[in-house]
Amino acid sequence: MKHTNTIGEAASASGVSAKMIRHYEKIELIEAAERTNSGYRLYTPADIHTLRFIRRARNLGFSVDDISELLDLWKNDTRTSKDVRRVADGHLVALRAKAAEIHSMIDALEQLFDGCTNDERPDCPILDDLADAAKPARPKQVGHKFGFERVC
Amino acid sequence: MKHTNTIGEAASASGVSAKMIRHYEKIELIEAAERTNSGYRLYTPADIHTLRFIRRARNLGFSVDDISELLDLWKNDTRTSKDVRRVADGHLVALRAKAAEIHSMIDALEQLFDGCTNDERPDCPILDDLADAAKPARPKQVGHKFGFERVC
DNA sequence: ATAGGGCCTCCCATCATTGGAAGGTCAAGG
DNA sequence: CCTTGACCTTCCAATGATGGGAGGCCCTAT
Repeated sequence: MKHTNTIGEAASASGVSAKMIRHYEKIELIEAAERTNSGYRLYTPADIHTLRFIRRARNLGFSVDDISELLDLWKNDTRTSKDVRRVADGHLVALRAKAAEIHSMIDALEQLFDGCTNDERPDCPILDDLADAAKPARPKQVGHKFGFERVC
Repeated sequence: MKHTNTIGEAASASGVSAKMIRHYEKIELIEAAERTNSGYRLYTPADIHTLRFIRRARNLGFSVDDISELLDLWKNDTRTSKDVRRVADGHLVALRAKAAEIHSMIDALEQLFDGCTNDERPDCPILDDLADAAKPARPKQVGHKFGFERVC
């Protein structure tokens, strides 16, 4: 008797929802699970280990494509540290780019907030700026990747 | 004779693609444009101003729902600065949360990189960690049977 | 035997954006 | 007048990861 688990058990053991396990099977990130006579999917501890691998990689923000590659490397005896580095490094570069993008949004928004009264008056530099970024209300300069020179 | 422009002109003047202008009309973010006899959309300078507003807000990462609200406030004489602040503040909170999330991914990934040799060897703490996060993270000081410091 | 809960498949929605296909319209030049 | 090419129209689909729900089967406990 194999030690097998239902999809619900695999889900709670791995942290991957049953929905997503079926999804990962459909997109062929994981192999199709064995089935009972009645069609229920069965998962071995090794399968659950793989699912946990996937969930951890997702937590680090890896895309499914990246994870597919990482899984291949994980199970490939001839892999090299370099191979893994390449995948992880590409992701790190993307993460840092995303972080920079978000920070420039935050910076621009914070600048707008500086001039905002936050009261009952209708005047609002935030709207003014969105309506016309060229209008010089406050000569506070901010370098911005989106080309906003004048920010609130 | 009104000063009107085709959708292509409005697109290049506003920075919003023609595709997206039609899309914004369909989802009712903007009002349906006037049409020529032959069905071409026509845009006034005011329309283009609105489109630029939208593009700037998108550049700051506002969702379409947020922008819809901001547009209403922009055109609403009875708005208060507070109203705008509420929308912008909510977005800022979300941006900061996203930034924190990404930074925790970056930190975790950088930690894994510390132990990675980036060479031809198959050992890799990145994969090890994904496979089992409970395993002692970076056993740098553990002796290797070949005398190598077991890194990556 | 019946109720409940878990499982199955299939479809749809998100969010903003892009792409393509198939066809109509317009201006300029031969 | 007719072709050409740029522009416009609508509709449909896909992206990526995930969730929700409907309708139906399976298994176990009462």
